[in-house]
Amino acid sequence: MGSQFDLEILREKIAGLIRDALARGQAEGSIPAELPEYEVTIELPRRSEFGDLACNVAFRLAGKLRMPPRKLAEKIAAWIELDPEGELDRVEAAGGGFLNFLLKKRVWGSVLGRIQKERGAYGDSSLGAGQRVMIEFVSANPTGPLHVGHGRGAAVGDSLANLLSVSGFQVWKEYYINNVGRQINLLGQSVLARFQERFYPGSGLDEIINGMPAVEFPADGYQGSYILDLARNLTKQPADFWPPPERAREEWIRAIGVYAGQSVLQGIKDDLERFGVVFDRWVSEEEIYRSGKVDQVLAELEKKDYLEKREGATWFKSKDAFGEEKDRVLIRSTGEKTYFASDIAYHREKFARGFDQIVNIWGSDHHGYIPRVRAAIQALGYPAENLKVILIQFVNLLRAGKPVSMSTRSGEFITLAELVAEVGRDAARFFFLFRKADSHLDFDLELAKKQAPENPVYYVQYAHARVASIREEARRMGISFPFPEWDLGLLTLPEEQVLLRQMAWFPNLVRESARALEPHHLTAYLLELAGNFHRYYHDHRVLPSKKTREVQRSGEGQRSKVEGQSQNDRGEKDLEPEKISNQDERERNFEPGELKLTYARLALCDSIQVVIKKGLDILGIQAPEKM
RNA sequence: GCCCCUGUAGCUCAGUGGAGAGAGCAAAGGAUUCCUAAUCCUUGGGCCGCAGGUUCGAUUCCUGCCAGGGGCGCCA
Repeated sequence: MGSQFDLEILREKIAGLIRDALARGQAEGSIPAELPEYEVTIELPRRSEFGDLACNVAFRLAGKLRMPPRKLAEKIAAWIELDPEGELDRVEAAGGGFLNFLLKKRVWGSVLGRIQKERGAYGDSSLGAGQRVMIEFVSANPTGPLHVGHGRGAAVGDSLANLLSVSGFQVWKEYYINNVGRQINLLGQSVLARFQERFYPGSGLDEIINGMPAVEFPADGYQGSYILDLARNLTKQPADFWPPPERAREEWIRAIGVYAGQSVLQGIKDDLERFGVVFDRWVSEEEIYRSGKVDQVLAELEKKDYLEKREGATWFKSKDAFGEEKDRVLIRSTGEKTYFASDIAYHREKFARGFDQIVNIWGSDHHGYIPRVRAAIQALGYPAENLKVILIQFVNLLRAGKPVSMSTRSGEFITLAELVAEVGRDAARFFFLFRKADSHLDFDLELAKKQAPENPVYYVQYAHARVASIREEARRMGISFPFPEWDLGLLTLPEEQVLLRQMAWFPNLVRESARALEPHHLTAYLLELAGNFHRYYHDHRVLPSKKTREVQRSGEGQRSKVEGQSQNDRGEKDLEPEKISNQDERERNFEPGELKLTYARLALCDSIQVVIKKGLDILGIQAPEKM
């Protein structure tokens, strides 16, 4: 099985070798005793001809040492002392001055030992060192159903939470409900007006309706058909739901608004659950107010002299104190507090609860809002750099090449629920995570819906299912885990080496994606891994072929025929039919060398499946055993 | 006017301070006696928006310009 493989340790080891080599050069006087600051980074070269790992340190130092990079690289290569027992086979200077390292044949294969041992934990890291991170995302106002843009935020936030979670962070997910203020009143007014328009006669509620103040549909009211549903559902409310007739119009609107908001919120919760997104806490603006935290935070800002009364309103002095564009209103001249005021209270609560990092996922239309929130956080004495904001760019929804309009107000929008119903949860999530969050996304409904090869999500899922199928077929043949042994030295095909290298890189990819808060790197990685696997599968057999077995049983001329069969399998030709020690029943049916190769390749395929599953898990996409 | 995002193949987009710049789609043609053809192979296709700068080296970093999208409220 070989020793545990860890690419990070290996990279460190190589960097150390290079530093030692430079020290040796200094000792023999070939390079100055005083070296400028330099960094040694070990990378996976793009092309396999350039070795297994590469270093560009010669380029970095060449200028300072007044030496051509290539020449310096050659010197460093000569100074490097390789441990004959270690993983490295040789090092050479290449190109304009690269140091290319070649590993011994078996080294990449040993990554399978690690994957098989760690299984679902492969890719996990302790990057976060237990730091607590809060991710606040979606947080759509409960004034209408979630639309496609919210879906993108949900997919990004949820997979980012998974990504950070496997990277050693303690993650907490929150949805902030803006259920105070004008929008909710507008919702209430819209619903109540529709109710009066449609359900006045014969709804059995004549007495209540007679007692209710007349409400006209607002000019900027909500137009969607869900408003009609909400109005219709009012007829099912019990008598004590309705405010007493003599109460003011505002109270009626507020009561209906609260009802409608709760109802819409329930719909949002259901949609998100169907989308596979679960929050640790739903916190409402109304709660923040009720707890007194808004007044508290305003008092604190007042005490620190960050507030100013002017033109009848109370302002946060963000311009002079924090170089913001202008001061911002916290309390309107009407006495109402702004959204910003309660948001400051909410953000203070986030820090006060002890989160080390706070991530907000907002629509890109909020970008102008970020500086003032940072300013407020600073004003309260918290480190603003611990707040990271990911902006989600707009989703451009296309159907048959034509853009689909998405405006909550006009009522012509595609909801997240409709999207999931049409293309499925997995395809929707994959497409949302296909691109950088802050780049515009074209979402082609027709493509996402297609259960066809040009649809990338099925391509990746199929690779996973295909391995399951191979394993099932192997089981039918009597070959199943655990294997008596597997000789990873047999995985010598270039295609196999590529797959092994790619899987060895996976933990690094996960860690870097977590560091950058960018889950979209995983989709590209999975597509590439799946592609390499599909090609490998197509060109090479994993399981013993029937033909071989027939030849084996017939007992004549098998060698030449078997070798002829595997002509394009360079690895197989090298196989010696050596005896293997295990006395397993199944081995009577197969030629021993072939069985060993099958074990190795099954381990490879199984590991590919483990990695694909892990990647899909992080993205929140299912990994089917059968398709 | 100021701010954010984007500009890479016909289309949609990855990617990288380094070694002939990648994928999918689209177009054309091909591949299955045995592990799923939801797969694979072949073929074309590129001033990496433009111009400077930093660098041994820029598609990548910086500046300016051009183009597209978005934001600049006592809305949320």
